[in-house]
Amino acid sequence: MAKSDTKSETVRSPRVPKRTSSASRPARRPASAKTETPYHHGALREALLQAAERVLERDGLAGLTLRAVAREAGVSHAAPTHHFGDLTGLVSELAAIGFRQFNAAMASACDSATTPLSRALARPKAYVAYAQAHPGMYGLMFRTERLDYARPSLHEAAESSFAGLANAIGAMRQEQISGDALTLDQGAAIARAWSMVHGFTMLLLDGRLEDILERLPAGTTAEQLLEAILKSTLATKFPA
Amino acid sequence: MAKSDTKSETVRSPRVPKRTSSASRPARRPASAKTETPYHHGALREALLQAAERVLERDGLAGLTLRAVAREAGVSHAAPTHHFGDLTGLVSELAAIGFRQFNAAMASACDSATTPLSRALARPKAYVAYAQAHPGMYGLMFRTERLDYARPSLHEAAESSFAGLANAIGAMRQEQISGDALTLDQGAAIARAWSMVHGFTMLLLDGRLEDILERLPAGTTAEQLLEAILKSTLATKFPA
DNA sequence: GCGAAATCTTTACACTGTCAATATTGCGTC
DNA sequence: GACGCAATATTGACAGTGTAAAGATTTCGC
Repeated sequence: MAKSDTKSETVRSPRVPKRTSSASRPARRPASAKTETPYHHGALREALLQAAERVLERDGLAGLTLRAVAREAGVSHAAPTHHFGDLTGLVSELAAIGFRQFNAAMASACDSATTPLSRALARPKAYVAYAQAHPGMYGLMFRTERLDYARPSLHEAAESSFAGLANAIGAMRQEQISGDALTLDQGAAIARAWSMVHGFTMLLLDGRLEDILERLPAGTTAEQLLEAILKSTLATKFPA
Repeated sequence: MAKSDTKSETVRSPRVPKRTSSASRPARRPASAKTETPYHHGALREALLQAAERVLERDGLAGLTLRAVAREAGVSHAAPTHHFGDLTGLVSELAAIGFRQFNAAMASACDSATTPLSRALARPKAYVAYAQAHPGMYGLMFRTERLDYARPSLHEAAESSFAGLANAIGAMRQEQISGDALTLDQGAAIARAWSMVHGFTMLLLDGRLEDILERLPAGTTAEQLLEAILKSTLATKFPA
């Protein structure tokens, strides 16, 4: 299965045309048999993205390579290049998918909230829950330097995610958050909420909250710790 | 300067002993001339760590490779292996240095605070300031999966950093934080402070706060945004 | 002084991203 | 339907990476 690519040939082949027009390959594909893998995949771009997500969640960020994705999808190692340009392209498109998944999860969580307090808690809890359910994706979205935000799909998905956050903060403050200008108070409220939830998520995924969790009363979960944090933060708004 | 290592030799050399005892090398080193680079470096380990920090801050995390560090230090590409085992080892030792630098900066910042409010603000501000001054180091310490916390130097330095945070929170709550057990309230306070500052720092370094900053009144800096966040958080403790 | 251990270099190999050249197929146009 | 071109996929090559093994050199303990 393509274990070694560079065979270090004895002589540097001087680009001889060879002209092996489908007769040199012994019997790889009997000329348009639908059951065999055709030369043209048909929907390789989507297949590659799905393969990439599988590889990411299975092998982590370090295992997410162009060649690994190509292997997972069963195509040659250079096939992804044609669809995504380079690794940055593939990673950026996958991150855009992650942001859309994430946005959908957040919207769904907000819908199912009833009381004001539960509305205030639903969003951050869903945030952390998404990251725990898709740690690879969350890491791809937030800890990769290799993202190209100039790509429209990624830019739009990330922008939409930010807008959702800003709107939620605005609703909690009972203000209309304008798209153009923010007061320092508004900006601070948004940055504070985002920083706290993002920071908590990163520390949790990195295992750095273990030191705290194991010192808490036995059996305390990360979710309970998060809820305690949120309630202490919201204490002024929702006095017990 | 060792531009290409794998020359793809024509014939696979079958390990012939060759016996070239210092006569085959023409005149590389005239037998113990102190001005020339000696075979034994003497303090290569420290030199490698300093070279690694230079490479990290110059070329970023992606540029921090074993071979790049070796080039920077002027030794062969496999020299670091002997001192650090593998890339994880080098990166972990460098991260330990980062944590010690960081701890020193935090301690210094706390000393120079006078009023209770300034004491409460000094630590997070110094935290963000360190990350901005050493973005490569901070990224190494907090966004690398390739850290081996089993290494005593790294474990100890990171532990000390956490202890400093816990003590600062305890002082603010006017409680004695025990090393063994925490109440849920205490754990939540520590995790909340750490999450917020860490999250703010990561978002800032990643440029994700730009969307907010450019919507704030013209000229607002990240430091001012941070201060607004901190003051709103501390409003209950230090009413204006 | 001498052998052993520590240190550093050399060599090799599997893996990676990326580019160039080639092969194959689909599709619009006659 | 046949032709030609563009899109798609493969093959091959190359520079770079980490890492392991083996050789060269120096230092150190005795």
